[in-house]
Amino acid sequence: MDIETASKCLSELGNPHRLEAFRLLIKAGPEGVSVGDIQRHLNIPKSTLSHHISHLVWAGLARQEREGRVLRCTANFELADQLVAYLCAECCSGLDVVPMEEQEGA
Amino acid sequence: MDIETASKCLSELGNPHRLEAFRLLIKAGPEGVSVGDIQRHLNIPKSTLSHHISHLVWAGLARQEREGRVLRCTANFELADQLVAYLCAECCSGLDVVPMEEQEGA
DNA sequence: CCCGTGATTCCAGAATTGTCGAATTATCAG
DNA sequence: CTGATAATTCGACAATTCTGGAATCACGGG
Repeated sequence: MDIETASKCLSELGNPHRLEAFRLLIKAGPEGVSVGDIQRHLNIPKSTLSHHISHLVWAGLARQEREGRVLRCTANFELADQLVAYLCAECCSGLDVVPMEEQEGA
Repeated sequence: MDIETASKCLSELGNPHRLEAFRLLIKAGPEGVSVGDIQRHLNIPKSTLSHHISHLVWAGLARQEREGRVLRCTANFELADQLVAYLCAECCSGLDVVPMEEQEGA
């Protein structure tokens, strides 16, 4: 991952609506979520949401696949992992970044 | 780390100049780097750089400390680590994100 | 074909962000 | 004080991003 790609992804995730939507996609796993489901979670107008999703797709962070009348959105897990790996390598102290339990109590 | 903080940090890092500057600060370690040094690396006008640095400081990702005529900038390693931890927990598949060597060859 | 549902596209205005020269502040040396 | 260097602040403009209503497209059922 180069710095251009990283900053592109980061800037797309740097919007609360998009970050929340992306988080939803990740949590949903490979099954993904429909646009309508995302809309119900974020509670923003459809056109605005569609705009944000297209941003994620443009950055390669998400994919969309039609399934009848429903558009199923899935996260690009590979890219997500690459992005985190990039940040680990280039933009954090390189210490252990895994203590998930510690985070809760912090 | 809450989603608001995360998206704030991500959006600040989502600019190539700022991401590069931040990377520099991280690589420099606790010693930090002067604004002038960053400017020499990024090769952008002083006022533009100053603007970007103040963004990083505002987000809490960097600190500035005067040292005579020089302003020493340092990264906020804690926040950087927390951000990566948040992404690991919330926004990636949760697989191993540590194989630094694999990244090189990819 | 017609209707309802899911979702996008179009459009336009508001808001934010990025850029950088000029002026200014801060500090130190002589 | 004067001059030089480091860096910020100011101000103004260009560019981009965000938002959401209205129109449109896509699909399936009757």
